[in-house]
Amino acid sequence: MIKVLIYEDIRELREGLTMLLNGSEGFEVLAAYRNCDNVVDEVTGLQPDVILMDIDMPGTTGLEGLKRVREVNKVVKILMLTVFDDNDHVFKAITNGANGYLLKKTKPALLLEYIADAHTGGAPMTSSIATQVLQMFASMNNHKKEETFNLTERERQVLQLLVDGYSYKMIAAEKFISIDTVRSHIKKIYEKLQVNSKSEAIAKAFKNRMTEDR
Amino acid sequence: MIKVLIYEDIRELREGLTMLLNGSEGFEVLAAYRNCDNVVDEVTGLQPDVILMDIDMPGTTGLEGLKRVREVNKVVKILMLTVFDDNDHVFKAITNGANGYLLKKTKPALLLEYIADAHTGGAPMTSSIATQVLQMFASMNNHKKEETFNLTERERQVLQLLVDGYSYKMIAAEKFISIDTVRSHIKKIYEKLQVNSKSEAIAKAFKNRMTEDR
DNA sequence: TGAATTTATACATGTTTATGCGATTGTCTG
DNA sequence: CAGACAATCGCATAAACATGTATAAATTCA
Repeated sequence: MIKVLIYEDIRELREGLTMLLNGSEGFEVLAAYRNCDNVVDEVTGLQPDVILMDIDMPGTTGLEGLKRVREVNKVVKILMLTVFDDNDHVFKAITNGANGYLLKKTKPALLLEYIADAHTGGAPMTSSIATQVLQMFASMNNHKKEETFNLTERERQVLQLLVDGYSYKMIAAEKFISIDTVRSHIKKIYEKLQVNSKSEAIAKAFKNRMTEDR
Repeated sequence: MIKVLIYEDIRELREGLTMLLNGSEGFEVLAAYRNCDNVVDEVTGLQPDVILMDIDMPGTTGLEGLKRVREVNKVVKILMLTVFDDNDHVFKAITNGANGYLLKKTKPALLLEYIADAHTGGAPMTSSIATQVLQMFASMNNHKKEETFNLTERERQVLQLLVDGYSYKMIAAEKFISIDTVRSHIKKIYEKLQVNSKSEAIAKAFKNRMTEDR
């Protein structure tokens, strides 16, 4: 039996969801609230398995409710409900520990499946939401491609050491070369990166993710 | 009619998928290959709507195939198939532009739905995969919270300018303070960050995402 | 109100960087 | 083979930085 808590400000929808779940095998609605002003107390008191949380609620918003619950309970599964597949909301919900993100227009049968899914550790998402998540993800990481600035292997090594906070002297010792050689490499690196100080080179290296993040 | 191209090294599965799709209303398999050694030619020649791509293939791997296709075609939908919900593969597939990621054990009926879904712009994912994606996403972004190192407002400003490549002199001019004041601020910053050079401070600022990425 | 913190300034000394001009050796390629 | 490039080393100089020690007004907060 999956114990569910519902937060939804629209009465029809709230009651509809309650009836749907209570009328389905394996689901039980512990309570349904019109806002999440007391969400922490309610969750700790009732100990639900899954929470359906509307995002767009007056007063304490669903995102705020999500945060509050997560502060005291990391295991309860929280599914966000919304009418819009709004990019910003999706992002915030995910980074705040939501387990899934569903559009309200999801069909009842699917909804039940999604809830069960979340309960067993899945992360159900309406596919339009998933698309957004993938795009965000891809855009974040595509950052790091290309732009090697035609550095030679040796230059890359030297730059890496610079980024790691080594002085010329230390680089020389590390690589068994003279400090003058280090200088000449670094001069070349500056040319290629089009900078003229260690700081700028390091900043550029980080911005272009050219270095080994340790 | 959704035109599908299949890449799968296991004959039974390849033929099974072909039969399933050809026997279903609205789907047509253009071809099914055992490897993606010639994937670019095949895709440009046949112009499919959706590609089912096995990840674990001998020879040219599915990830490699994905990359090659994406170099010449940004619109065709590519669904990755795999037996394992391996973290690393999922990550690479996503950042290389896959539209969805399915486990091979997905039921036939669902598979058809997923393909149609991808065709209309969705990003179908087995929910266990989705869970991983969300976790990766959350962990990436939680990076940037906290760890302000108790820098004062002024110190933060100075650090920001350092990161932007300003010299002491330039910072002094920018902030209308003397260079000696800049020195003392920076000395304090080093103490708090527990570093002892500009380079290390900058690196630490980037690693902790304390600065404004411009 | 009084103590602590932040912000500001000053001076001195030694270290590190940035940059210029050269020069030698080996490798690769047209 | 000649020319391009990578990697190495040397020397010189001016600028920038790191660090220590001191002082003091302004602000914050218990």
